[in-house]
Amino acid sequence: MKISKKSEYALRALACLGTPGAPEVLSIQEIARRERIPKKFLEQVLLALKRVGLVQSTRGKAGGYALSGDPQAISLQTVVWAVDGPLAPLPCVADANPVKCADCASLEYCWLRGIMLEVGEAIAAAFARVSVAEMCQRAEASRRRESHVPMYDI
Amino acid sequence: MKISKKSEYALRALACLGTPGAPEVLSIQEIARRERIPKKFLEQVLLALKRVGLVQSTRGKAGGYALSGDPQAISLQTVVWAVDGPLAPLPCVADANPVKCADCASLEYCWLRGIMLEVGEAIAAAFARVSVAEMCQRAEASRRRESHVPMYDI
DNA sequence: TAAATCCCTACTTATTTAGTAGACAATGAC
DNA sequence: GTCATTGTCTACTAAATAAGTAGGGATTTA
Repeated sequence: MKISKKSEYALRALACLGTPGAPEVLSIQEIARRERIPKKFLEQVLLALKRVGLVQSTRGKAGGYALSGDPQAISLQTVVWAVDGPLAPLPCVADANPVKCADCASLEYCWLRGIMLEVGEAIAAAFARVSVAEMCQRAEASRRRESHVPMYDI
Repeated sequence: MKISKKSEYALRALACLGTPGAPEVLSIQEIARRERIPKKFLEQVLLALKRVGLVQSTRGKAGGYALSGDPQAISLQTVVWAVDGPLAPLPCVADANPVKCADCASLEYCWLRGIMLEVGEAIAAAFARVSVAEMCQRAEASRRRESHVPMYDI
């Protein structure tokens, strides 16, 4: 029940782009450096985020990525969904083209599916509760705390 | 964010053992046949369930597995935890020996961890809400419905 | 003692995830 | 217009994990 590295990187990248005081537009390279993410891998992640409209990009010199849309209105569910696909505990529970399990008579009559549908909704809700804006705030708060961490705490 | 086949099989096996009217004790072979699970694989799954005390076994001829403990009191969280490990969205959120992410200063100061701790708790809670007993009931209800499904529905 | 069963460890294969490579397209500075 | 710098896209490779298989040992009952 883990999220992928892709999702983790997506979240970090968005937090990076939403850092107060940072430039609106950051290049892949810059984000990769700040978050210590393999650049070419991050490239694909950002592309996925772009496809669903969570970020926008400009090309050429001084190009890069910027947040798109209202960070308050975008939830982590949207982000994770965009890169990892449906937040479903079983393939037959996926919101986009669910795959029937081999041994079940049908999607409608599978009891396990019924249970997992509910669980899946709870998982989605858990991610939905946190907005990108809130994530950025928490990241910022953490940075401030970190900056005066006593040595023996690291 | 999927559960493993192992977990799925574990749930099916428990539902099988909790079927009203079925023998208390079922052999691996019998469970495998009923649920169409590879026998040798199921063997490992049941062993894992036994180790945490969810089932008990008797050896020798006419041996097999039976539920152990009160099905009302056992949640799906316990089951999935037993075979898949912690229900955590990131390795650093695992309840049993959490692994610090490479790029974080420490477990305490990672903002992503803070968020994922909350998400992880919600996921755990979602599984915790369903008991093995309830699962068995739902499976039974589904079996009844399935038995008079009109042909064109399959 | 023989048959049936669970117990345990190791191995193999398949699938998914993570990461890399390289050619291409757009933009801006000169 | 050329060049450096950036994003776009597709394909490939490597590493990790999940799924399944194999086989010998231990225990019980008949």
